[in-house]
Amino acid sequence: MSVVTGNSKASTTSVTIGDIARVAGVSRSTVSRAFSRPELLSAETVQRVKAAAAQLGYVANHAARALSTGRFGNVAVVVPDIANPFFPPLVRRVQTLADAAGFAVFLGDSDEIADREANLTSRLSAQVEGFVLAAPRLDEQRIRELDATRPVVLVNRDISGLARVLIDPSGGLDEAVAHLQRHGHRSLVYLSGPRESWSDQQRRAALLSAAKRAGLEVTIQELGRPSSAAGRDAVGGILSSGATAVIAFDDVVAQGVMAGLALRGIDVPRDISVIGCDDTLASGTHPALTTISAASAAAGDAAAELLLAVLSSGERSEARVAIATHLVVRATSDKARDDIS
Amino acid sequence: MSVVTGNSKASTTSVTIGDIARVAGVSRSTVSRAFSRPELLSAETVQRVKAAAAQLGYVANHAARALSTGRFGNVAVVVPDIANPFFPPLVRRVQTLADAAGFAVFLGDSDEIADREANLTSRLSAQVEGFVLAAPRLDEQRIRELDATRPVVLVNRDISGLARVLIDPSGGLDEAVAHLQRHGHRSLVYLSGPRESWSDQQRRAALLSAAKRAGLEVTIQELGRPSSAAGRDAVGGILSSGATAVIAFDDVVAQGVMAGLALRGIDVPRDISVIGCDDTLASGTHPALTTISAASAAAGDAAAELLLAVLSSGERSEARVAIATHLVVRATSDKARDDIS
DNA sequence: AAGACTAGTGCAACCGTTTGCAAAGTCAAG
DNA sequence: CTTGACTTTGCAAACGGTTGCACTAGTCTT
Repeated sequence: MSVVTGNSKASTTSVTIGDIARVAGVSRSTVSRAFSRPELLSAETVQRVKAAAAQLGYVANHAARALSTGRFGNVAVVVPDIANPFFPPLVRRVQTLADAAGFAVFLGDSDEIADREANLTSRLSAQVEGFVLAAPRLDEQRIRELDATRPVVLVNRDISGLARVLIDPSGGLDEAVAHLQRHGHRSLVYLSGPRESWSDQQRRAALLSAAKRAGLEVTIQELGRPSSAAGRDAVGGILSSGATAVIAFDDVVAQGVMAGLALRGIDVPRDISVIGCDDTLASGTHPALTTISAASAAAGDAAAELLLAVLSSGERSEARVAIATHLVVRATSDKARDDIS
Repeated sequence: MSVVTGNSKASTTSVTIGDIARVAGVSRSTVSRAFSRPELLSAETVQRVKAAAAQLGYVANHAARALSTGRFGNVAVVVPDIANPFFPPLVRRVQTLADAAGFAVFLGDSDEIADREANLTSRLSAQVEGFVLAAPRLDEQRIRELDATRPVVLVNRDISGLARVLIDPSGGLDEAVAHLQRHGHRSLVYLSGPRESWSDQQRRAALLSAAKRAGLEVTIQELGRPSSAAGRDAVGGILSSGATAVIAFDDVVAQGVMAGLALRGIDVPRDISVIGCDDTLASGTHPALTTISAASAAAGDAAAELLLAVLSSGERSEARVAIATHLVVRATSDKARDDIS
């Protein structure tokens, strides 16, 4: 793939196929075909046109092409918060695969706000061929409407009839509950994520079900936006619940909880066990966080492949790709303390 | 800002200003003006056109508009690695400010490779009005060529004549060196980042200068891609250097170093002090990392403002915005051990 | 040697929006 | 009742590509 040539004469005003046609002594159609359908032309002509194009420093005008073909060569990936470490690996994979397939990618950050997400998608839909919506906060109807216009691939949102990639927390949560039970815990707190979050609903349901089977008691404590600060502020409630373990909506929240506990001089895991979700912080927390893995990069791969397949085949997909999770035991989970109040 | 209406009749084939014109009983020019220059029309006409547009679920075709006006309404932000925690806050701010100004944003991830960056920028330049290049790996000439086509704002790259936002590490490194000296360290290792990285060059130079003034010895150890794994693999070299302190190119590398040291049973900070850069991991490492702050979100704000100012005014900027840094002392730095070998 | 193909190229229409220019209408001043 | 200024609207030509169709030369068939 060649790159901007140095000796281009490219002035401020860009060079068009008309310029190339003049230099190469052919018609504009021929120039166009030299790029899009070279097999229709004689090798010699293609050669001559490309030489002229290179000499002039030609770069195709995307807008013109898009207007003519209806194909934009763009896709969009929309996330609730790119600063949440779950998303960058996912976005990175989407970008890489899309780029390899010749697509450029728009990034939208909805700031966890459904209406902002709606604005982003409606504005982007005018110049993209498809969407990857990661953990969308939009209601189902608006997502369906969007999909009616442009193919959508969902990540962590389960809407029948749409293509979707789902990280299934139940495996990891089963393991987590078993792990806690084995260590003598009887009662735990779940710090939930945003209400609109499919992931949170799944995690909540899977946890309640696993806990019920295991005979553990679960208190659900609602958080708004999942952030370190929210986790830190939640410790008061956690402590007053009398639970000996916490499962947090994600690692960032878990890390906030640990910071909050440290501030109060409460030892993890001696006094309380903490388990995160997503495994985004690697072993970088203090102590190293027990967590439930969720390969966001793999989800990005799957989503990108799904979307690209739809775009190249033209056929909608209803694929439902599930990605399994498991518990990664590190240093924040251990035996329950005895003196449960 | 209103959002997709529910009762739209939008079929697969999108509605154009022609459709609106027919419904509203005016010409296409009038429809166009109702949106772009409503002050030229009677209030009543504007009203009627907008009603028709809403009824039909009209969404302007970006490509057509761009082709006609030469303005794309898009900007691009290109980073070496979106999964590196330094960049997401920056990208987020750029996206937010650009969005507020009516621009959509492309994300490019160069994977730390200059040629990939060149490909990204040259392909994106056909559909964006300007670039934010964060820590670009491109050589100066190619950046200047790009800037000749579309306004560029650099982050952490200092090229005269271009608009740029620079995080100046010297303040933080002076403090770090002073801090180490005060704790009895005489010799330290600097784990450098990518050769093409302006940040690395700055950090290296600032560190050497501060160390020289303080009479500390510095060994520079080259890393390739700054990653946790690279940091982990660097501990052999660090230990054999006999230094009592390490300053790493960034927090991710520092975290890798700490993981590597832990594997060998070496205690931080008792046996060796570790200092990171960028303060991207908050206090989430184990032990909490002493680091040099670098407000990447602030850099994103500044870069976005610079670019948007250029785009709205039409006048190129040569602004050079410097952002100061300082040392954040946490738990990984302390007194030098005595038995220096 | 005539007709049927085929390969290679050009013509011209089209994609949806913007915009310079002109036409038509309104109104007040002379 | 002109006339000039102003307001409101439409006409038509861009913008830079793509693509169906037609045309010209060869090349094959028979």
